[in-house]
Amino acid sequence: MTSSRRTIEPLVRESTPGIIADKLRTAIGRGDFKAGDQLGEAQLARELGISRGPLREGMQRLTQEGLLVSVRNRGLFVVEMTPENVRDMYVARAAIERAAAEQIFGHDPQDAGDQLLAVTGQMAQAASREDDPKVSEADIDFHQMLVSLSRSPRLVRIHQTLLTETRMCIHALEQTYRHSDDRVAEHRGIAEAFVALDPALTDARLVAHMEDAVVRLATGAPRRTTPSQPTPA
Amino acid sequence: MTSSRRTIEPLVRESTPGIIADKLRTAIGRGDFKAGDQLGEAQLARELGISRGPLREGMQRLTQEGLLVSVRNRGLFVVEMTPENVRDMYVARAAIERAAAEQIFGHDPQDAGDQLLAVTGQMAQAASREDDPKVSEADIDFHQMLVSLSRSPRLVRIHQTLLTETRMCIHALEQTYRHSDDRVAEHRGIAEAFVALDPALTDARLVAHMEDAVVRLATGAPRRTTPSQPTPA
DNA sequence: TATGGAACGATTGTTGACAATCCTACTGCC
DNA sequence: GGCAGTAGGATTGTCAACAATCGTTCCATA
Repeated sequence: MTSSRRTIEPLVRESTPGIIADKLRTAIGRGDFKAGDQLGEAQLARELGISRGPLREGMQRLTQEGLLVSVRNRGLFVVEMTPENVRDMYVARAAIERAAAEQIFGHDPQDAGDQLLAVTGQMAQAASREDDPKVSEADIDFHQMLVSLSRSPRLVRIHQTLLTETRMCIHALEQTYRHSDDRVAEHRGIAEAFVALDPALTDARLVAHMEDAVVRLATGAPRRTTPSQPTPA
Repeated sequence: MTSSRRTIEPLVRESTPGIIADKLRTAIGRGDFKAGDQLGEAQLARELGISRGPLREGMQRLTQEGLLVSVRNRGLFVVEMTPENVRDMYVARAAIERAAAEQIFGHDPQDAGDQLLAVTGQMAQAASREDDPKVSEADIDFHQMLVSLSRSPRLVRIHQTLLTETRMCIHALEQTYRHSDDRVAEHRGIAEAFVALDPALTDARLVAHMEDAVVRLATGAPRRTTPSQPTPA
């Protein structure tokens, strides 16, 4: 979808479990599965047109990521998004994105800032149309690009998981953002800090941005949405 | 092994793929599999006394972690430890451990410092006996405890992978440390910074510690140990 | 001698079936 | 009426067999 069109298939495809994992990750981020939902193997395998074997292998990847939790002889469930869970998620996000920013300052912060500003522009455009989903999409893109610009495979891989969880939150608590304008301003501030070649300012604004988000989300969703997940005694 | 003995088994065991993944992780960290080695399914399954199905599920977890790399229709291989790979690994480690330290300062840095000093004591003891493996073990324990004290499940999970990779490096390049005494001193310095309730000092010493390690390892292993891993044209 | 091609062996990828476990609903008994 | 016990259905856990692919080796040919 996102990559440029090819005339021929690459010689070696990605492994099947990897493709399955991607599909599941996208589905969870899109809100097709809500927090606490069980992922029935038989039905999912039918829908994907594959056997249960490769599906289970793909699901194990998401379990390792922490997106799914395993209950023996019961199945796999989408992780619950409790307030402390959200808080921990942003601890991890801050760790990764701050490190990414630091790496960027070791490469080409000017160029990075420009690219981030471009995304901010799209976000502003969507905000002017009051198209909240598109604003959220640009929000995700911004942070994804930020980490991508760090050129660190590990940071990117870890961040991918955290972004999926972020998408989950966005879909679970629709539009808890106060104003799209503030949202745009915060992101633009971060991008401009790169252009200004000011690592300390960038770091401070990133921390503030994360702090804002965790306060908004953790207080916005104090009660669990669905009591479907079994809680062991 | 590490946990206290139980008289009865817990009601719900950990999932089988999780156990398999743990065993493989330990084996890789112990050096049973070297960088670039292929993990043959049939033989491994025989050795573990299980079928290929659960084994493959467990291996997918390590693939998601980045410890194994998948080559379609060829199998799974232990990740190569190139210099840039080592560098990236320490970028990620620094990100996680610095964030962990920051979290600790939000909890009980005094107590954390004490606990870390205890580990440092064991390290010094091993160093006085010139027992390098034990020193390395204490080194790993130190960082594992550091992240554990952050009380962040995500940081702990991510860090677990990075520590396995660190163990790989330790086994691949035996004893590249200049002097065990310096090693002890560096760790003690970090622990003391916690006791001194000085976040900035702690952060600075953590960064310096990581910097030291990456320089030592990345320059110590410029050439790949085994040319066994197939490189796509 | 060097090169192209085919057959072989071994390993991975995938599937369907069987065994074990859990949850639910029903029945009988106190 | 409430509760222990039990049968049923459904889902997960595990396995062995089949299909597909890859690397190697050998042979024929220019």
